[in-house]
Amino acid sequence: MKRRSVTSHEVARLAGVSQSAVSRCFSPHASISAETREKVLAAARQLGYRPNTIARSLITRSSRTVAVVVSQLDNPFYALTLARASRAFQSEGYHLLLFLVSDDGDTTGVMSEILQSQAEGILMLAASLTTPFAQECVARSIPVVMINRTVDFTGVSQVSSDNYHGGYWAGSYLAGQGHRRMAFLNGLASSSTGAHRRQGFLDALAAQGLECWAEENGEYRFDKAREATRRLFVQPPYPDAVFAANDHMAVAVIETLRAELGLRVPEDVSVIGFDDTPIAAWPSYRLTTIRQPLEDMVAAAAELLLEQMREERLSPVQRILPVVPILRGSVQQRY
Amino acid sequence: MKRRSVTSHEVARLAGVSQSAVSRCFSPHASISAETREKVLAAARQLGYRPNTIARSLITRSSRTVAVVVSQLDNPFYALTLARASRAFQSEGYHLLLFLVSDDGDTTGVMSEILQSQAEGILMLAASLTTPFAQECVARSIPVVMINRTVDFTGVSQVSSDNYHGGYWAGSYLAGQGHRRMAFLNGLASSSTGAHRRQGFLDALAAQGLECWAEENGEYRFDKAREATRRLFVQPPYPDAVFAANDHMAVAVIETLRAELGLRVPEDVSVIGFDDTPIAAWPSYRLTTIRQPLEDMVAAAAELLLEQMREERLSPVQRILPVVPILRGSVQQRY
DNA sequence: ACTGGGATTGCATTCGTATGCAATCGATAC
DNA sequence: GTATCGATTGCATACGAATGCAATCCCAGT
Repeated sequence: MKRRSVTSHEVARLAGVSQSAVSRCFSPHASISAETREKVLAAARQLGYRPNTIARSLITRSSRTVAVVVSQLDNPFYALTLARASRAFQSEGYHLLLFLVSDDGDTTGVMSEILQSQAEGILMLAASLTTPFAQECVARSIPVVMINRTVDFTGVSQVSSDNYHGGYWAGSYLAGQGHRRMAFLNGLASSSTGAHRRQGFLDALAAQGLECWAEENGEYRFDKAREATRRLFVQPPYPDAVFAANDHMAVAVIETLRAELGLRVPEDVSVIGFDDTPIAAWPSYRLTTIRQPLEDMVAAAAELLLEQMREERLSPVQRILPVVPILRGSVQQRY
Repeated sequence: MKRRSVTSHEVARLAGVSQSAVSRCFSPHASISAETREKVLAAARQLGYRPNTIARSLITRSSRTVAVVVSQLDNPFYALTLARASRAFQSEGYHLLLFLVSDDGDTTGVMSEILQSQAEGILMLAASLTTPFAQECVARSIPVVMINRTVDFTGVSQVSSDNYHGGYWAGSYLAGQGHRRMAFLNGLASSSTGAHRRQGFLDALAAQGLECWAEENGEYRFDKAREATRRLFVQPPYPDAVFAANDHMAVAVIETLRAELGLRVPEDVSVIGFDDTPIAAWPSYRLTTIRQPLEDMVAAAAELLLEQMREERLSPVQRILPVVPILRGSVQQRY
């Protein structure tokens, strides 16, 4: 027996005023006398009335909702990002519609749902957007901000850290520390993030006259990264350093080297990660990594999206935030 | 320049049919001829029409939305739970409205927003509900399912694992392995989960004529757990075992013991966790823990909520799923 | 007492879609 | 050719709240 919810009409009748008066009581800037407000609020309390957001959205044509698309929630970096984003939008009075997608693809169904849902903005975390959908968003003037993923289309805003220079730093640092057999453990082939980190890394090595010793793909997943590590270390000569495209995989590398290969980090193999997740700081790993300015990225993305939703900013922007290397103990100099 | 979205009227005009016909094209069981459908779909495609979910919700009085309230997204267990839950509801055509709350409280504002949002169901992950709100949900017949948290009110459904027996197992196991100075590291004081684990643990010890050697609180947070560990180990005689209320804290204990106290796990101190998060299986920890049947819990919660939303089930239920001890290497027998 | 003007208030309409009902269409059966 | 029945279709209305506009109220100023 679904009971009909209390409507403003019922409150109005009980309070002896018009429905408009009730509505005005719940709008911030409406003109209403203290006396009427009292009566209405009393009636509302008595009936347990709450304005119906859906009806309100329909008439005001604003849902005050943003859709968040995220993959890889098992990666602590994105779990944290989501948490931050949630706070940012909640505090601005927006609701978050959450959509999880699998790493690789088929965002079609999801994007279609988002478009129907009347979300006013879309935040993409580590998830890509197909060009047709990006175009459709632009056509409907629904702002989109992508964090840490790129789309080959200029219509959407993008916030990311400086993946290229992060990778470059990793390459020059390892080279400078005397490593000669550096391996790269990439994430998804489809991720622009990984591609940029890789390119920076390779360029840095090339600048030193070095080449990448080996490359594998761990799909940003722990278990895949472990498998990839085994492939990287099938037979000597082993790599003397591994640069993993994120911390999650870097930790997998360390665990695998220690437990299965009997190799020490950093004595036998140096490891560098990317992200600076909380785990990187744990004493067991002391992972040297490249910090993405999580707070700033989320703040920038939220701010951008809010601006665009408020139509203060019309043109999409691409913001690349600087990355900072965090030197801990997972790299050791070679002689 | 927010452009008005395409409406069913416009599609109707272009297709030369009535608005009703358009509507019927997008409703599954409506009666519509193939010919008309063709025309309408063509027009819709041409205009980029998508039914407006908000208007649809208003008229059908069903939002097909469930609100998920979660705290502790930084705990991988809950990140995973959220991911699973998302899949479960997405596949049933429901949208998820995400609300993050801080561990301790002030769910008031959030609950109030949920009630206004016309969500058809509420899923609470590791977050508590105040009794007045529980009552209000019941009064509005909005089903609520709580995972891993309890409210002192019979109106809402609850799914949890058998925390008491999990704790009991930890107690008897440690006692049986010859430990004599067991410490308990609790989570939030306000969490029923922790309370049950604690009670089971204490009862098991009591059954062996033992008492808990020391107790601390780590609020389910990594850094708090580290601090708590230091307090637990200020001076000898040290505890010879620690039972932590979840894996997240158990790992913090291990890290702290190894890095700061120079103690080995399990040789000097045994550690037991709770949850069986992926990290527990990492070679560095090999954490003996108590597995919560994550999949089953989410499945049960989703199923329960769906049943109640479909009004197939009216009375709330309380479901306690069995827990299974996972023996790894973080406990060693004492003599 | 009367007027002016600002503050409230109510009326009526609007948002975009679903749906009961009646009208219409088409085809089959006689 | 006509009656009949089922399948389509359009009309009109409803969902619940916000808001432009006009009506009303109240009080101050003269």
